[in-house]
Amino acid sequence: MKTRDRIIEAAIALFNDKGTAAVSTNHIAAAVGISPGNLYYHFRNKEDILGAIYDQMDAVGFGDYQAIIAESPAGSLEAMERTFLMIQRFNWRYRFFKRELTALILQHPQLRERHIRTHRALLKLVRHSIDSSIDLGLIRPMDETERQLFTDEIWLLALFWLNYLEVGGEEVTDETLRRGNEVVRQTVRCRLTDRALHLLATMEGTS
Amino acid sequence: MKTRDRIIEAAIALFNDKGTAAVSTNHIAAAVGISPGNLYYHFRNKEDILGAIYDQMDAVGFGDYQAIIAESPAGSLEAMERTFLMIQRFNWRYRFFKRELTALILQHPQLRERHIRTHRALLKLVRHSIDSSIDLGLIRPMDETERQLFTDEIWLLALFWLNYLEVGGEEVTDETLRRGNEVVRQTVRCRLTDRALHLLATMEGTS
DNA sequence: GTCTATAAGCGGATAGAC
DNA sequence: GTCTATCCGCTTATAGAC
Repeated sequence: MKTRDRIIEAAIALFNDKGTAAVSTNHIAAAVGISPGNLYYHFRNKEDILGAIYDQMDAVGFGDYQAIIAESPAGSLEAMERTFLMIQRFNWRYRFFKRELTALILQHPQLRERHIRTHRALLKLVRHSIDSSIDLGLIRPMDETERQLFTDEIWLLALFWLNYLEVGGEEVTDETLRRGNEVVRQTVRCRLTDRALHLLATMEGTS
Repeated sequence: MKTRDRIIEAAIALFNDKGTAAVSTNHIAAAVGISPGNLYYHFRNKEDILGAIYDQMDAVGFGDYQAIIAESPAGSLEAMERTFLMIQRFNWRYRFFKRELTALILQHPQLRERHIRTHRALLKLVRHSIDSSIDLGLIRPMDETERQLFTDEIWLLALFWLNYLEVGGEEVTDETLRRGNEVVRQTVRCRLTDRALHLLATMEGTS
């Protein structure tokens, strides 16, 4: 593994463990087992490392989503559930980022712009999934306003479930992550068509 | 205003503006117009200031909720909406705290314990409201599991709506805060009884 | 690419005068 | 209660040898 990548991995681990504020470039260098000067050969400063981590997040998140869509059609209940769990795992891997997100984008305007662009693109994806589900006759018809609000709700739940667990002092485990999925499932369920409910009952009966 | 309180107010303003990491005790002292030494006469350190702010938050939050319950019965749709908006205003006043919450409780175990206790107490209040609404025949009957999940959902939405706006690059205004209320209203609505829906239609017709 | 050495500055915190 | 002065330690960042 290249030194540059080892620095990135060490930074992610330390940030997750202690928070970005408590981690200096010296700590990162020590964790990698290199000198502080060497770290500055690879990165201009801490912000630069953060940027590189964000690059990685972009690539990983995009790749994971593509993998899901390749197997389950967008708008299917299955894709929705798998995407939710993928996002939870993603948020856990980069948990420092979600924890400090609002503070980080306050201090790094460039990161802020990048992040907002990504956020809006993903919001459109969610909206598109919901539209598809309605077109497929799985979700009851909704007018424009309802769709917007429902999109915000689903996206908020997916983004903040992990945070919610943490601020409530609950451990993050497979079980508590699944509970987040249950919350989403329940809120989707009460908007399903009779046909979808029937489909679901059949699925649950067989599994 | 006592010096101690001026320090607290200045700290809140600076933390909201720049984030806790970027604000030193020197900055706070300068903002108040006192010497660094004087600040240390009133507080042992930065963490101590944070604790004092948390005391204030506890008192303010509790007071505001009491004021609402004194006017609207717990479990009524009205109390739910007023509480939601109260929480949004509260989160905005102490927005640095919500932004950095997970990071802050990671670094300050004492704060973590306090916060989790408060969180659980409030969660019980939400649950109690929902139970009341069901008893009143406003919300459709639910079994234990459904009630838990619904409680988590409502509480998560109330806690993180402000964060959601910020990470999406949306300005926090009366209008965007109200949109959060609309999200909650919509998710409550699809669990209302026919009688409640009828009541609501009458209310909306008259307003 | 990697190291050592080091400059410059900041933040936290205390002592002691008033 | 408030100030001035000051110390220590840490962090960032760079220069220059290997």
